[in-house]
Amino acid sequence: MDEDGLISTAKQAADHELVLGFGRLLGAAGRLEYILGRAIEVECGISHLMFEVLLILGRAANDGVSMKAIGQEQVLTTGGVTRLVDRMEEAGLVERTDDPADRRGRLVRLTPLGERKAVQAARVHLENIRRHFLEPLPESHRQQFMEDLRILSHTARDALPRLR
Amino acid sequence: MDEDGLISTAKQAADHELVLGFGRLLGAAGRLEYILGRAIEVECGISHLMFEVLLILGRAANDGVSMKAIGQEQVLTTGGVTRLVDRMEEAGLVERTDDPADRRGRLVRLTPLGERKAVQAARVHLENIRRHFLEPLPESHRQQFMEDLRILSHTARDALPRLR
DNA sequence: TCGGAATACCTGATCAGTCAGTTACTGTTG
DNA sequence: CAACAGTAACTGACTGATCAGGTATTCCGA
Repeated sequence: MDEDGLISTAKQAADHELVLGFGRLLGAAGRLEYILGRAIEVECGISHLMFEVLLILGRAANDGVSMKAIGQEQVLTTGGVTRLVDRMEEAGLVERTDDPADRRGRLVRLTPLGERKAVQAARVHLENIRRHFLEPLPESHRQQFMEDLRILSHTARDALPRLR
Repeated sequence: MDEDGLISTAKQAADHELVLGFGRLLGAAGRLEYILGRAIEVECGISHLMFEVLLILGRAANDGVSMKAIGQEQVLTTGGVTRLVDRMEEAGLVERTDDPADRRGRLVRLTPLGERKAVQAARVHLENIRRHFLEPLPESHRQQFMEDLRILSHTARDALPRLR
């Protein structure tokens, strides 16, 4: 019946300790992301996924970005992208056009309203990153922390599971 | 009409640069968390929220934890907790009992199956943390990075929005 | 150049969360 | 101790994602 539970052996106890420690760290990463996402939602009235799309489109300037590419930048299935862009189009933030180079594809582009929203949300976001990610850390750690996050962003990109 | 777009002034250009940089970092945190969460789901057959509940309950040993407390540890409304625990109960991972000290409350406790699942998932999780968070960083950075994450986990806790 | 595999997007069904409101109980205060 | 505010958990309606499958188009090799 295993009534001794999770820490019934020394080996398990050691694992348990480690996981609890790391569990909190993961929780930290998750909560920080959650806080930043919520802030965008509350202060700018768009979801955090919409915000990320605005950033992606802003980076591409006025070339337009395919649905596919948006799905790959984010962690979102193609169906998810379709619906997300649907809502953004309804909200007047983006517009879709046929891709002249591939008649299956569609290109997504910022509207002027979308651009303004991107700038506004970016400002809010930046401020929140400063407050929640940077200021709590000792001055001397900040640079290295950001550098490490940058490294991890690349491994994360490679490790991303393929979504349909 | 603002056809110049996101980078139409020098001020905006500077902001844009900053946001894109930080945007990637946020994305990194998000993606790492996502990867870890997906791994648990794929390899252990439980959602990442279930896993966090298992950890919380494991930490409390066999005292039982109130729904309220679970909701506060995680970022989840009370309705969300009710439904999450419903599913976990259905899956045989936890059991609910009335709280003898407060007849409004219920206490949630691990079942033996839940304990085994917690240990299994924790092992998977630990391995993934090592691979995705630690190994990519230079040896000399790892300690400080973990320390910084620990600091941030505390500010994150304080900054959490109150969910009903 | 024809036919099948791959690709880009969309859609119906479902799932897991939020939100707002309800019920049952507790704690407080006049 | 009666009234009433506050609290813990639950629920119906809704939202925004996934998944699986569909259609139109493109790519590629025999």
